[in-house]
Amino acid sequence: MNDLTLPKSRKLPLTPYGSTFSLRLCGVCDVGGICMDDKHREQLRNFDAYVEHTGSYPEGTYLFREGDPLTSLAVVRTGTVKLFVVDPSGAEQVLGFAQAGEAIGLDAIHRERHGCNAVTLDTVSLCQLPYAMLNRLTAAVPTLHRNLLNLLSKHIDHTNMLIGRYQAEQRLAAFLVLLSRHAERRGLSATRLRLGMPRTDIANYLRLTPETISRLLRRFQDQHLVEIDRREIRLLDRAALGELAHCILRD
Amino acid sequence: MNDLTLPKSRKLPLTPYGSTFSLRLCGVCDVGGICMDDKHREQLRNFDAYVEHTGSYPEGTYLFREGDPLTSLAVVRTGTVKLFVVDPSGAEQVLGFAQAGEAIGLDAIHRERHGCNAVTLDTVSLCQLPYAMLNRLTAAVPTLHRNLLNLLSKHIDHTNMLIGRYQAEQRLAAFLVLLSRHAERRGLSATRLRLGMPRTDIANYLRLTPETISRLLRRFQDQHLVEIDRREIRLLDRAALGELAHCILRD
DNA sequence: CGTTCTTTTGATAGCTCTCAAGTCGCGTGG
DNA sequence: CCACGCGACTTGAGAGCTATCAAAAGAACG
Repeated sequence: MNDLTLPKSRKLPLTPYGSTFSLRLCGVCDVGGICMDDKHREQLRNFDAYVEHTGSYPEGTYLFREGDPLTSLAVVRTGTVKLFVVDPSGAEQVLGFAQAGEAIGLDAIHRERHGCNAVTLDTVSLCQLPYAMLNRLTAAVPTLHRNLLNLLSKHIDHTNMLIGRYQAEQRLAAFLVLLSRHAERRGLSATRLRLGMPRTDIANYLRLTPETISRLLRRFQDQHLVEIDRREIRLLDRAALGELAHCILRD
Repeated sequence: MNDLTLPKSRKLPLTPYGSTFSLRLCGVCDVGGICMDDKHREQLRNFDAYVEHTGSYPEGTYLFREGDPLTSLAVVRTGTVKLFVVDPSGAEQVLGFAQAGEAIGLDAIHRERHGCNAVTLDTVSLCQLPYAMLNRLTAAVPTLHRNLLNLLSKHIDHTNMLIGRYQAEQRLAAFLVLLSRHAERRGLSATRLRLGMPRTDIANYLRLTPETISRLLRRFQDQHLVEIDRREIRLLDRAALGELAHCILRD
């Protein structure tokens, strides 16, 4: 991993509040669209707070690193962010991928320092709520705190699903189905997916090896479950994939 | 698993607020001792809220089940609670064990329904904060909300450590070290541990099999790292165990 | 058009599981 | 007090899944 892309604590650039582009996205944002709510926007103004809609970060940008102080709660607007830690032996452990509408940095709240690294896998833009505002905003915007609790709680619920001892096949199927659902919820195609990350990162995230991922994708293709062209994936039989992932997704 | 110990939604008995016994424990409670703080206690009274210090539940009692509405946020006072889900094939997946000072039911917040089952592994007593109070309390007790966020955030941080692809040996070592630290933090012996759960549950939690646990414990014993008598464990060389678990615990 | 990274494919090894049997501890009842 | 039965735990042998190692093919980039 190239860690020289950016100096350690890059100051994130500010851009004027709001844009037609972000308006569309905020409707499906995990934070609950609080930024665009007129009533709340007014309250935010009272605090001199801006939700910063940042411009684009190129691939390989470190948004934060383990140990960095928590400066802002960010939500991915476009692109894919990889969250990972590096264990003492130097091995990378991918904790997850954040895409449009997903918040990053939540695990940093209790220490006010980030517990993992966040790097962009492609061109990424963010919405950011300065962390210093958070406590001040709480009193004025009750729903914000509620939303935060929900986000964290949901995150725990979600990881509970992924920590089980499942087979590689089930893991990968679940991964694909979740990607598909995420795209669907964001108004994109549920069958034509674009993997935002290399096989190595998928493998690491699923606690498998790239070779295993490759072999499984081939098998899925042979079984006419998917059609693969590089990082473009067509889900031919999401039902069957869902069946494979049934024990993980539990639905 | 015997699931007939209690009817499905047992009404938890109320007991008068406070006791000398719980006073000792609240100092190390993960919720931050908010219950016993005189200032906050007064505020709690204003809301007609009682933190219920419940009596003891016998082994095998279901404190809640998956899908149950979230009625109260509970903290374990004494004993061990097993948290687990049951996947569609009927297989149990242990998510964790909660001991003195640890909160249970946090993952239920975003749905207001429990996402897992909680069963007592021995005689257990709890502190409970009725969930209906939570939102009302927030405004009056700012630190409470903060504590909640911290708890959830910490939980995420914690699971991040456990979801990696590690070897059985490292997993078990980490498990023992964490148990030891927990005991130490609670003022108990850091070297003489009592496992509150059977091997099968440890195995399930660590995504291993009881046989593997058994073999590993034997190996640890042969290497003079531990001394085992049934569920009593003496850590003879915590440093060495910590070394084994280094890649997981990262300290 | 070479360099580099990603991905694929094959052969082999290893860790942990599975299956099976046996041991141990403990509560029950004779 | 002892026999019995049950569940928890241990131990052994073999199988299976996935990792590891190795190599080559394929894209991406300048």
